[in-house]
Amino acid sequence: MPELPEVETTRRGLMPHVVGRVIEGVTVRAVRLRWPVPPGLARRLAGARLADIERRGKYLLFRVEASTPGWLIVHLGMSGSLRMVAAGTPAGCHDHLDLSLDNGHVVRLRDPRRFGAVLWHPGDPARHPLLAHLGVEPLSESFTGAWLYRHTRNRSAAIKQVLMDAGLVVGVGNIYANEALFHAGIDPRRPARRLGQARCTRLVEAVRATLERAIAAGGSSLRDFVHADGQPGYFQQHYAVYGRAGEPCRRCGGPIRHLRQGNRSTFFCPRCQR
DNA sequence: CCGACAACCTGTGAGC
DNA sequence: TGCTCACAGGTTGTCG
Repeated sequence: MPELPEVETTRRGLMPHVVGRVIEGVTVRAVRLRWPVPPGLARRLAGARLADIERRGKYLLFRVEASTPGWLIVHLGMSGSLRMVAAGTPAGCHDHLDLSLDNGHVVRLRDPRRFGAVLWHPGDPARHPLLAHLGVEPLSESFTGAWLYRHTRNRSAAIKQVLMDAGLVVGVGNIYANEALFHAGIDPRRPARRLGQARCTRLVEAVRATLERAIAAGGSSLRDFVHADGQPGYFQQHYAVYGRAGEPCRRCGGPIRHLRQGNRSTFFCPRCQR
């Protein structure tokens, strides 16, 4: 279930076990992900040192120190997870990639739907074609009400779909778009350009608060990140509207409505969201 | 430039 | 119990 909070939670969970470690072995069981795992990746990574893990949107960026340094770019797609397991833990049928570290632990990628990606980039990852056109980070200071207002004046599409446009702002997937719009009291169908300054500010604050709350909740489960059968460090949360069609709104008690926008499920309270 | 939509792939749960 | 169908957290690429 990787949206920004899950990716960030994964990053924080991996950091203490991964940063500074040397990769002793690489196992690639499935080459066919969203794009093929680059041939020669295993050879390139073997013996290299993982110097840092950064995040851009929903991409995890592993800085690799080796004779030819570069960045290992990982995207978890719809169903991907990264977790730490002990060396020797048998791989399941959707465990596509292992990085065996010099501390007896293994970074294991599982991705049943294989919408995820594992890529290599020799230079500045911000210049990678997949990352070059990404929008603003929602937890950064540049994401403000004034900024959102300015960048939505020519957008006639529904605010929910605009909010999920990674070229504008990254990391806000279907769940948190639904949740943030509820907390901001905004109808997800409203054309983006019809939002005034004040509502843009409310929405920006709701997005930030929703994401930060989810990260904090995930962070509390990070202690058990290294476990043979451990969960990847995040868990089902308590949603205000997502997945609650027909159930009572937690604020007004009215029924939560379900509809489809751009082939994605939208949940909202018609009474609280205008 | 903007927006709508199909495509990628597998698992799961509802309904019959 | 077993089958079929709709749908699921994301993103790219194509077309109008």
